[in-house]
Amino acid sequence: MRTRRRLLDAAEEVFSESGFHDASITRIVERAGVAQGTFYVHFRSKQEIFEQLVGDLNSRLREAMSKGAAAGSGDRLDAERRGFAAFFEFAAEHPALYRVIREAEFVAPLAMHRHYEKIVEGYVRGLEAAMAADDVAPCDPTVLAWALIAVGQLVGMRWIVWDHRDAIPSGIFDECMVVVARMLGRASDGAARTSSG
Amino acid sequence: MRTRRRLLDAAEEVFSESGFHDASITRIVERAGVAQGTFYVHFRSKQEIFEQLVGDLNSRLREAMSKGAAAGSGDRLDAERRGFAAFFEFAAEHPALYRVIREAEFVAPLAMHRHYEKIVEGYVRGLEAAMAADDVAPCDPTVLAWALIAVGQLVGMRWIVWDHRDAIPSGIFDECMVVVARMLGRASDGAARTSSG
Amino acid sequence: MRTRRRLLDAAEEVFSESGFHDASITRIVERAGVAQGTFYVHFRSKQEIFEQLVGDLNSRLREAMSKGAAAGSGDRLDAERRGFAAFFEFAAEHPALYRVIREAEFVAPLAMHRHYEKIVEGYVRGLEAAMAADDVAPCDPTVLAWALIAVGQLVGMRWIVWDHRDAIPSGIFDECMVVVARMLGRASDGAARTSSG
Amino acid sequence: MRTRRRLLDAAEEVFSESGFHDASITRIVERAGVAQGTFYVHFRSKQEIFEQLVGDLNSRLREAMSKGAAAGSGDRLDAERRGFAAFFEFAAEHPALYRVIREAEFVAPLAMHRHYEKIVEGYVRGLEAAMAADDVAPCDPTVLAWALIAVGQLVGMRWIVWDHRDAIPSGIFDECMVVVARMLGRASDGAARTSSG
DNA sequence: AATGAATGAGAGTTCATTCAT
DNA sequence: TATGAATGAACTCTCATTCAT
Repeated sequence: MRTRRRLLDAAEEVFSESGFHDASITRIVERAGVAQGTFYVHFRSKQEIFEQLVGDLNSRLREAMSKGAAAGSGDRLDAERRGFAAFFEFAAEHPALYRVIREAEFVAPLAMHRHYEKIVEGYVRGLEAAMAADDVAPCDPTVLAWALIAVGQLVGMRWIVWDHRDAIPSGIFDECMVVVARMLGRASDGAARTSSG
Repeated sequence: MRTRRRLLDAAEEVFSESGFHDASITRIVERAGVAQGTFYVHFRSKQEIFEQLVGDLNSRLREAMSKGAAAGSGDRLDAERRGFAAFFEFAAEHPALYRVIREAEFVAPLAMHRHYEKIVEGYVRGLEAAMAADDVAPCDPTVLAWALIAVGQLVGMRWIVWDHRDAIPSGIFDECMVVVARMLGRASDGAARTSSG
Repeated sequence: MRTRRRLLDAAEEVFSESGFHDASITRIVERAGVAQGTFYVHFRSKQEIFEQLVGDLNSRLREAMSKGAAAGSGDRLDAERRGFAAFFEFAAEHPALYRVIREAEFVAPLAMHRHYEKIVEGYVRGLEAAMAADDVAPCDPTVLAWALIAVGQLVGMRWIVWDHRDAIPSGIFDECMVVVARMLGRASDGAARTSSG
Repeated sequence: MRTRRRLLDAAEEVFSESGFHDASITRIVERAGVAQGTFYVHFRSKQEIFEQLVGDLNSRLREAMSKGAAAGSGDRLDAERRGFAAFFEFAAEHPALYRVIREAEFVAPLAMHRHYEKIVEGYVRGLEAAMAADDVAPCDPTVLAWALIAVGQLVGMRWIVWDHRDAIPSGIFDECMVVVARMLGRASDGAARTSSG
């Protein structure tokens, strides 16, 4: 199983550097220091190792985010803030991997669909609880979950990946949270923050 | 210029069917009914015709959206509703092209960056006017613009491209508008709509 | 005829820069500032313009050399010295063209054969006269002519083209003349020069 | 290693027939009876296999010549005669390969430069020894070495390659040796031979 | 489990040349 | 005479994949 691990690590590097299509198995095995044929002992195809890898990355991302989100009080807005912060941090630390994950939407849409469903499922449960606790204004929690994910993703893409920054500028983060507060139906938080900012 | 047009049309079809990487110039020229070498009379590379095409598609998309948005009263939420509707309509009518545009984020990030900046610029002006008119609660208009775009994009991806639907389900659309209303800082619209729905 | 001249000039530049095979008609017509098709109004093929050009270059080279050779007294060794000097000067001033001429041995061997025959013919007449005048020791003048040409060519190749010098080092030239003196059967000249050098 | 050898042999044939530029990897692999991709398992490019091949040819040529030269007495003129004879023999047996070697001056000048340096180095040592033994009149041995090589090369080109002969006519060879004798500063040998011829 | 030589289809691209205008 | 769009064959090279060892 040592070899398998080395192949996955090498693949992570190569996919990060070049994206799915420009990565080649030749470069992966070179990086892993194994022979060409060895690859096919462990994986059936480039697609397979990619999906495996994206699955791993998604797990790591989810773990990082839920660790962040879990760390605090019961206030939903705070939970979102921590979740977004954790997400942005991951993206900032691994911008290349983040690109790979996003690219997977096109290369392995089914795998990504499953990944999103898993995220949204947890998200929805949290939002429903928060709505029951009057912490979030009632609305369709699934749509709200997708909307929140969307905001995190494009803002991450915009300010981290495209701007090559190593973190979201804190002003942008704050303004992002204003919008998030509004999305939760807590206009007062959003308004207050902005008027005082 | 006839040939150039035919190549662009063929490229649109082929890229739609296969995405950038699995599209081949050979298939484009076959589709266009011209010789292999003719391609290079008009374009320097696959990348070049792709960027050209994505530019065209983006123009069409922007045009479709602004036509939609322009059609009504001065209320910002209505404007957003029309804009989202127009966007979803475009995505639903050309799901494959919509995928191509999104794929361009990875294949031609610079071109897409320019495209987004152009969209955001217009968006920001509209939001600033709406804020001045007390139609939108004050906040950073750039972040809000990106957030709104993000919501539209991922919802479109989720319910149209991945679900292979020919339109956003109207319930989803309504709920999406609830969230959008909140994002504009008009919680009452959002709340009212949901409580009555 | 203006266009034809411009094509030849452009071809001279392009062949000099890239050699025969890597030169392309496309680059020649671009350089000449005329359309692709115009080329074929004046020349039948790349080969044809190349041979034409090499013919011109050979004429220029012969002219430069005979001008040098003619300039002096009746002593054969002096004539050779002037001829070699003129040849090396041409090579040093147009090293790229000199390479083109040499390359023509492989690209257009027939043309070069004719060129060499023309040179050798004149050379032989001169050597025969010098032998008659007891200025050159008797031997087969044709073989001697080829041998002398060979020495000039390879020395030029070695010290000018490969070394990127802008002239033959004068010491080398002198030593070269020692050898040439011997080839003319004037060992005393050669020996004397060396022992005093 | 079997395949590699077959590729080199095939390349030798194809380059001989067509020269570097008109040879194609496609023809080489067809001749070798291997698949297109196999070529790139063993060589990085056409240039690489060519340089490799020219290196081999040069080795063979040097070997043939030194074998010839070594076979006899200590007299330098005899040594030259045997060296020239061996060289002409090689050229006559493999005129196409000889053309390839000469073409390499333009296609792979660096490789040829190294090759010539190696030859000249050995040549110079021999000439110095001969000068010390009063067998060759003193002069710059490097220049003399290049000059002797030059004579062999162009005479070989003239009478074998261009004339498609299968040997240097013996009269020409003898006259060539007259000139060589003179180059060694042994005018008497040269003169004697001619006057008696 | 690991190797690595061999495969062969197919990619993007270049180019000398033609021809209707 | 000059144009320049169109041609299509040929090229080098890459790659995921197979298989005998």
